[in-house]
Amino acid sequence: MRISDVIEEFIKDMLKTDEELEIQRNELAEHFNCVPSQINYVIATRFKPSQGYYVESKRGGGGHITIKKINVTQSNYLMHTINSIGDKLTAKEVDIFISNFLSDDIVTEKEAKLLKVATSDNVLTVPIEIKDSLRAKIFKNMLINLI
Amino acid sequence: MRISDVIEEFIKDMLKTDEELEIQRNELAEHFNCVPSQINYVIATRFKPSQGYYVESKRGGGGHITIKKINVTQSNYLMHTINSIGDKLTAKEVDIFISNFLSDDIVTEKEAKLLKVATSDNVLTVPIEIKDSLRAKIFKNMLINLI
DNA sequence: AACTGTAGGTCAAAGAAAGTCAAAGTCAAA
DNA sequence: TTTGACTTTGACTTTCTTTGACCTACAGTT
Repeated sequence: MRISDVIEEFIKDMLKTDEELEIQRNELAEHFNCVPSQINYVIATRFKPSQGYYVESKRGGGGHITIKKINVTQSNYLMHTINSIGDKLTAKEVDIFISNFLSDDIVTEKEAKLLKVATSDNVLTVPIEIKDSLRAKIFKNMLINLI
Repeated sequence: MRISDVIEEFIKDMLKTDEELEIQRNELAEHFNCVPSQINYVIATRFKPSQGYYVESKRGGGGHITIKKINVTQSNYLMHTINSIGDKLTAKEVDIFISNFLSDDIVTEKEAKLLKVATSDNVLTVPIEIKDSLRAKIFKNMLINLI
């Protein structure tokens, strides 16, 4: 088994108990007896966002790498919502979506406000024939950006 | 945990009870067993105006450093921005606003994305004559909701 | 006004970690 | 047996922190 696979498994094991893991790159490299940049390689190839992970780091004294497992529920939920929306959308329907998002903790209060105001009747001053389709377009595109 | 982080936390803890904190640089350095200039470093990196703090100091006998928390920054900033926007707004101008918001920590990454996508040319499929005015309206209304 | 002690300010060098990238190695499939 | 995808390695880079020598400002005394 390759050392990269071993490190990958080690990290994934840790993530089983904790949602979030903070590691010291050099320390981990020492532990597996490999060069530090090997850790970067493992992260780059096995912990990509597309694989459901979010990674951030800090250099310098006290530096570290934090690996988080992305909450898939939220992205699934939003995906499902986006797919369920057709070409048109009323302000009332938006309200219902948003209040569901909030009660299910899918978005923050501020994000909810942004969604609501950007699709509100008052703001969307366009001919009535295109209003609901413009609203659908804006709303769906905003949701995509929340994933 | 680095000593800088410890000092940062200590100061923020103090600021939880009091809006304003007066410290003695040398005394604090003594307390944390570090060089006095470390205190300057912590203040310079963690208590910047863009992070919502206002710092003033006095040298010589009875000298001290005063740190204040300022909560108005964000709303003032946004208010000012909203007032500076006229009836029309291009996508390019929005980009500039958003990148300033981000570097000044006025909005989160997600909020920035929402602002951008809801006002983007691709999403605003309306006649060109009304596009920039609709964009201005949406953008300003979204900003109001971030305050 | 000049002197002196007390405090805070500045800045650059040294130290600590993580990031990048390309060269070299491995191995299985064609 | 050649190719190409995936791995390993290490030299070099960038970012953040710690430290200390030296500078500046204020207050009380002479």
